[in-house]
Amino acid sequence: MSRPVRVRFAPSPTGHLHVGSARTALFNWLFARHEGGAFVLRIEDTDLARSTVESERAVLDDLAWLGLAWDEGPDVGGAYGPYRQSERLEIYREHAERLLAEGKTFRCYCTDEELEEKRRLALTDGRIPQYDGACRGLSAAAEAALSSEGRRPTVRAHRPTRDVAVDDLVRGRVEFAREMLGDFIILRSDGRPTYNFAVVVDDALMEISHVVRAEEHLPNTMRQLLLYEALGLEPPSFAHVSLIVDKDRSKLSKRRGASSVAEFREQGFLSEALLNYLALLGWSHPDAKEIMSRDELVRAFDLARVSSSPAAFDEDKLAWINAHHIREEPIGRVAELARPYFEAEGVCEPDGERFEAIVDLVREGLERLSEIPYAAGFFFTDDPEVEDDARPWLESETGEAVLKGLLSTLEAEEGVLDQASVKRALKAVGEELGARGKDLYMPVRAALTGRIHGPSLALVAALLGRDRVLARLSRAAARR
RNA sequence: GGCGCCAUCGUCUAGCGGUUAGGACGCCGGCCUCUCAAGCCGGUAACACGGGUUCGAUUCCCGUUGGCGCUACCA
Repeated sequence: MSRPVRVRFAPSPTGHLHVGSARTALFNWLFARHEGGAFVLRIEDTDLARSTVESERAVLDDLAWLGLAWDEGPDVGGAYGPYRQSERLEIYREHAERLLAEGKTFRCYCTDEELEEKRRLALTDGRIPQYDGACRGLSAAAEAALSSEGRRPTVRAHRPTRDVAVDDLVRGRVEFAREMLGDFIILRSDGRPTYNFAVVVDDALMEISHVVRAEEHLPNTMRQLLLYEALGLEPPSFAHVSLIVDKDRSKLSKRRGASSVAEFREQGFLSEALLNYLALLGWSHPDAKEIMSRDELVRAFDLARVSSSPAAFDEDKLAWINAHHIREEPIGRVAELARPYFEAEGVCEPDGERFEAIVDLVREGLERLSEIPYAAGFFFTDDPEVEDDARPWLESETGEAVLKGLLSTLEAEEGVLDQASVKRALKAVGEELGARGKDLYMPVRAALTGRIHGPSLALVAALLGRDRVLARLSRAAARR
């Protein structure tokens, strides 16, 4: 039963990567890395109508952004390719052919309309709408006749003859009664495989050892187990991970709030933060550790600690985790990631040592990188806008005195303006005027930044530099 | 309707028969402080319900209720 660990993530390329899918991918990846196994990426694009190459690109990009590197896949190849189901049609056909020859499947010539009518009838009679086996055991002559009518057959696998059970790694033993399933289609009338058939053939041929996927696939497992048996192949282990739901317990929708990896990226969430948060949705560290790097996650991950109940996506907590990572990542990287937000705002010089220092100063208060142009805005303008709540500090009498006092003190002082010299000047002015605390600092803060909140004032002033500080002080002092 | 999965603070969770039911986010208060944030300290708040099993159930079993999923020639 023990074979090399090989897991796969098999998205349908029908849009951007959803956070739910991202978590499934993450669990697969963590499991593979933890076990030293292979992480395979397979594209399930048999649904021609919905699959697009742009979507495939988008999904690959999202995955790469998250840092979930795959060992085999459509773009990197591998020994078990091809990795796009649309390129494996011949493989499915061969296997279906074999099953047909072995009598394990049969051709069904029923049309959509006929099936639909039977379904409708069953429903009104209060019966379970299930395929009635009309084409089971058709003679060659009968098939020929149906075929000559121009009917294109599907291929169906026989209904189960007994109950089926799976020992799920996160759910334990789950049993499926034989009655719940009729003869099911494995090949459509146009020759394309259905999901359940393609998955089994692929997972088997790609020697997937563990199928870690969303809970919605649990009922499919019965069909798949049946197909493994029919094909004479050993099934993998299964682990069905619960769904991620909305605050109101419904399926996470695109409607309210962000739900795709791309959206979170645009809002300025670091990939390690999103990854970190997603890992905590349904899994927990044995020591309750919450802020973790990719490496720490890999080290600690264990399928046995994966929860079986659905989890609600909480953007507040994601933001909290993001704030941590923004503060703790190397400043060079954070500055790099922050740059596009400045560029989008058309702010000048998002580069260089000063830029990095500014990002370093303001990142303390950030939950999302997208907030950074505002947080650092006053550094990049000669005349920062004075916000309403800052105005009173500039208009008061003591405020004016402080500004003028500081201005002359600073003007009298030679050399560079650094943190220490600013503090020294502030102290001197305060003593002279008998002002301290807010009365001393707030007018200066308002004059330099236009706001009443922000990083430590001495640091702000030092970063602004002597010229800007003097200019802003004199302009503010003259305002009144 | 049938089948399945799930059920601890508002949310994410720990717990795997005996705990003052723990942690985290959020919220509230305090400390720190020029402000905000961070940090630190404290507070708020939960075992859905009913039966069993057991000396003892949050924990095991059954049922009820509720949520979700599947029930396609979608994945």
